[in-house]
Amino acid sequence: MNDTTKRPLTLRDVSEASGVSEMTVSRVLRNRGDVSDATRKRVLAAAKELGYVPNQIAGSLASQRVNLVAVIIPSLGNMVFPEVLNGINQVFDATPLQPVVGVTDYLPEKEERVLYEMLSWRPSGVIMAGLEHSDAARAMMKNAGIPVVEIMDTDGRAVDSMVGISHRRAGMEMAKAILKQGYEHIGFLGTKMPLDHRARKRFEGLTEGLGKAGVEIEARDFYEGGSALAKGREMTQTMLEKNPDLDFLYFSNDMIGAGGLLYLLDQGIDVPGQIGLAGFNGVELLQGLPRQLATMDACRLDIGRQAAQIIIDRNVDGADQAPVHTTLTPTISFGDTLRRDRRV
Amino acid sequence: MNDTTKRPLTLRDVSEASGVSEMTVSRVLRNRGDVSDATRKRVLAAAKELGYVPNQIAGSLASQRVNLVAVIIPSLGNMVFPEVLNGINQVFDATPLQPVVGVTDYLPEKEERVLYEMLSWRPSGVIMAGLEHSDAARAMMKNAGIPVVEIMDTDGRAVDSMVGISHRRAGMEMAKAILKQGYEHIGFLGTKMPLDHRARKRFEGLTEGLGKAGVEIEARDFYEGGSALAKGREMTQTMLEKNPDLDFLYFSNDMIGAGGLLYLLDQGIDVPGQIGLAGFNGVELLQGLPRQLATMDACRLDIGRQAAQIIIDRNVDGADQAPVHTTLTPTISFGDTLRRDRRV
DNA sequence: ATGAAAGCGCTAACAC
DNA sequence: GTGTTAGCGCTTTCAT
Repeated sequence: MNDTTKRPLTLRDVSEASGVSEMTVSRVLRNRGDVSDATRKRVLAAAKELGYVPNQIAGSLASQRVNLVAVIIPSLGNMVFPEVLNGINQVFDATPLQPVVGVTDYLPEKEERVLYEMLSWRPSGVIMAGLEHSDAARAMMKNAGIPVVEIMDTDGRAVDSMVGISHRRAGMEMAKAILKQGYEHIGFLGTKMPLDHRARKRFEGLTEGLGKAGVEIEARDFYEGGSALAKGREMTQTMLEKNPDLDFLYFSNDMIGAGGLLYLLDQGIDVPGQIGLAGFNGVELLQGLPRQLATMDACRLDIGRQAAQIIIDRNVDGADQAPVHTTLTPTISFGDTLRRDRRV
Repeated sequence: MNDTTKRPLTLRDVSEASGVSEMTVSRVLRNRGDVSDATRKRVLAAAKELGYVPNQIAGSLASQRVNLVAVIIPSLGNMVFPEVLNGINQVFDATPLQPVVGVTDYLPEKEERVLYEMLSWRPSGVIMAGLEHSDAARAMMKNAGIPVVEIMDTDGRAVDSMVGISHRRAGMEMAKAILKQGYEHIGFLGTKMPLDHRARKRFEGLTEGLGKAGVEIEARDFYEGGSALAKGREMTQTMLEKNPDLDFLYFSNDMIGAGGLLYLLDQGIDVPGQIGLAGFNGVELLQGLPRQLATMDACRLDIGRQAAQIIIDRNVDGADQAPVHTTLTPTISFGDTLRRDRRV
């Protein structure tokens, strides 16, 4: 166990300690090319003995290859994104590629900064949440000369590849399901729009889906900050007091939906008889509530997996393949808060 | 907007486009040294026009400085860690330092691999969750020649600096509070131990605190995997069926505690009169439940902040200062599930 | 205020 | 199977 020396160890140190050329040491450490078993052992022993850790900065500069993949997402607090990351990790675990996560807090300027920072490490790919970006960000991704996958959402134009679901479609499907069950007076509760394009698209999809049947959203409310569960409670109360005729509430995420559900149960209101509810995401976290909230799976794990796979493929095949555009189909789960059987 | 060229742009390209030497271009781009306003503008214009993104790999190799800080945590799904990351981000946002997150899934071997990977990028510091590590990992941190801060937990020996709370102490404080309120038949529900040292320490602290008063834990159960809320429900039901005399349940985290709470409310059991409950963490997420679960704040944001600050300080002062060891004091919140007033 | 030369620690390419 | 040479794209240092 070397110590005292402040200077980090280099290949040369291992070379000298083992009496083998730097080049051969390098080969051993990377399992490249033929090295005799004897020297291999000597090198490995010396490296371990010294506690040598290779310098990837130098290595990457020399080889012009970086095993990093930039993953840029709006938030870690959202539950959605950690699961996407799990999918990405699962796939990259079998490869030398390493995801590096950057967080934008839903701010376009921060997204731009984070992207710039990450590109300056010359990663082997970019996985970016969403399709809405500043012109500068889009230009950077276009000119980076590496595979780019935009994830989560497919309602829009991608710079390169994309994998996700149509949130507009998701909203429309939910509209269909709601109408089919005979609900007619619908309220929407969500996050403040400008920050979250996917929630906005679900809202638009819902509006459109209802509109085709001549139904209009009768009330809407948007929150910002705070505990989603508590906000769901408050907003639901407020909305129902103002609009006692509502018979269905669509929430832009499961957490506020759960808050709404808890409020209605407290009030002894019949769910889904008197009022139906639905959220979005299929958050596993919420299994265990008194009733299961109707929701729609966002295919998070799968999105992560496929995005990672695209990065891998394009690093192999060369980047001049046609971009991959994949739209997954979320499944609706009725839970206990959306009637299943009523005929129209 | 340059395109078509697959080769990434270099300083030289900007130099040629602006008719200024590479060196001066470099100075402009980093705001270093004196550059006349005229040339600065020309360079900036050329760089923007071309869409040049500096190569930090080359830059870091040359300058022997890397603005990356390795942050190694067990999981992103845990709610606890994203908030620590927020604290870290808040502090680093005012500096050129960039956190890079690695996830270990609570596996020592993976922790070792992740650490090795990150050290090979020669970061300016390491922030590592927990005090329990493999010998190899500890050796790497010791020999890396950079500031290391172990976070979350202070019950043990740190490689260098540490910031956290005493989970053993937290368990003992909870024991005191429980006894003071007159509860005497206590059950513990937690995660499988070997994976989570901090939960284990809280359990040991609780046991010890109760033991001093001659009280023993009468039932315990540990879960693995699945939705914590649902598990909390099931485990609570099972435990109370087997041990109907219990009058207090201590949960190793707020999510299973919330599951237990929901179950008890369903059953119409008087909380905290007949049975008291407490969890751990102070998860904001849960505000909005019918009752507020008693819990203990783990000082997550503060831990992240202070850890980041230590890394900054040590990168300035030189690393030969004495290590910082900070133990924060978590505050207990009684919520609605732990009696406040009953005398012993 | 600007430029020229050297070199950071490693690997690609080519000898042997 | 192993060693030698050159150079990755920057920054440091020193000269002007």
